[in-house]
Amino acid sequence: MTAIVTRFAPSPTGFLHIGGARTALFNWLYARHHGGKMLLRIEDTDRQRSTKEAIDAILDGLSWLEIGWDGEVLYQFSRAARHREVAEALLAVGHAYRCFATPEELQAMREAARREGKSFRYDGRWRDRDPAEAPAGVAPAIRLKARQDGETVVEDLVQGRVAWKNAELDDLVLLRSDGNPTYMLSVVVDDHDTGISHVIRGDDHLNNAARQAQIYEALGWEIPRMAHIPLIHGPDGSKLSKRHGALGVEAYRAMGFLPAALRNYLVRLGWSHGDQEVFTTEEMVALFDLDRVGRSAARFDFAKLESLNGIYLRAMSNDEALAAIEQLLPHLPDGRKIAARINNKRELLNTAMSGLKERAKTLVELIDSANYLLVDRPLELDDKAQGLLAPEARALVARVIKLLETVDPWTVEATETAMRAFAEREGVKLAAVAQPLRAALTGRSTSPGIFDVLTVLGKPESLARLKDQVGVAATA
RNA sequence: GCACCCAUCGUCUAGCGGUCUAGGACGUCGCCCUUUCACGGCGAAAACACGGGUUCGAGUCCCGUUGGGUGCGCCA
Repeated sequence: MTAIVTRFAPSPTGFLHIGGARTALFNWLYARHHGGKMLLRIEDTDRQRSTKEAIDAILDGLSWLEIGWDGEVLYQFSRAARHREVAEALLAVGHAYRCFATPEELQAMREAARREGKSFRYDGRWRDRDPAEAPAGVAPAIRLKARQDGETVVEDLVQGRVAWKNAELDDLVLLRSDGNPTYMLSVVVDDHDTGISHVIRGDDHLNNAARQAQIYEALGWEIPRMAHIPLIHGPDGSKLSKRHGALGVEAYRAMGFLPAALRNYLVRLGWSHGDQEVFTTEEMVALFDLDRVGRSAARFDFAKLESLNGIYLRAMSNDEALAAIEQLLPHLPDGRKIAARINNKRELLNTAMSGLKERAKTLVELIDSANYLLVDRPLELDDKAQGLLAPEARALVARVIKLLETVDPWTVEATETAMRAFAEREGVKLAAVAQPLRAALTGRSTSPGIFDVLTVLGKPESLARLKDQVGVAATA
């Protein structure tokens, strides 16, 4: 068995989207599982559309997802000379030829094909023609002289045996008339030269696999094992477009998802291990293999991602959760402001974190739920909180303040004992007093347990917030 | 249009000829817990696209239909 080498080869024409992220993950897991390597290759041969920003976004996205690659990043364009050399070599041995067809001629062929209801295929008009007949002033492209009989077969690790009649395939361009290599050629040469053993990519490349197989054959090179994994669709089943859901991974970060949760969600799209839903990274590496990858496309489901994210959030320690929040802050629109507020309240946040974590699905929700710890008095009440503090409720709060003032020590147990006794004395349910208190203390209708809130806030702050709501001047 | 791929609950999936009156998870609904919201626990509704074969026996194999997807550039 040769060494396992996979690669993730995105083109830098946009951000790292969710499908690309999963492809990277599968490549990474496969390599790690088999003790091999995963290379990163930026396919930047389209000089018009490749951008530095896209490259940065891809690198940043992979780093955030904690998907590492081996060795240096390979920029495909830097290898153009080598690609040209291979094309020339193919020309020299007669497996390729110069094609002088003009863009206009090609366009005419395309239109003719459309009119006849056939798919476009280059008609091979220069395949056997003497280059001496070349029209003056036309720079030729180099095309592969592909076999026209028989079939091209790809034994795909995921899709199984896939065959195309060679008559369906035309002579693809290897080298453009401007001397630059095409994607088809570059991929084959780079995969070969870097010793790629397994090509794992989206099944939108399945048809390309046939063309590439032809190039390998012409070159006499061994074809790497292929694995075309199914695509991820939008929630409505159609192609993941920018309209709905085709977000860059940085968008998922900004939504407050954890990299580990996203990896876990992604690995279960197309791959399974019995009924297991939650996997540590170590388990994924140990368990992942291509034979458990399915062949049908999956739809992206935010609800499930959120659920998983909640599981990961709850499993974190308070310190980890706080660290995750602080790492996220720079990526949030108002992160600076929040960071400043958190700064001197880290201790407080940490204490409250146990109760907060339990209730949040994302880091954004977690931050939002911690808001009551970060704001200054007097609190702004949201509508529901406002509703909870009707006049009678305020009167109740006024009465409970007196009682609370006597509580000492200020602990969960002591405040609970006091308040339960109070509710009984008043002849009301605990909820009747707890809810107005919650509203006054947090400005909202939901929060962690009220006794926890009381304790986290501390006696002076708690009493002050309560007094704010009954119109009694706080004695700060 | 042509080529290729796909097809189990709303969604992700288990199922690799008999153990399937089809299992799990998310979501939905109900109940319990309960100071709110979550968490947790219990329970319910919910699927083998359709039609032919093959076989003693098909969700599982084959063919077709339908539906969906991808590709069809001197883009990647």
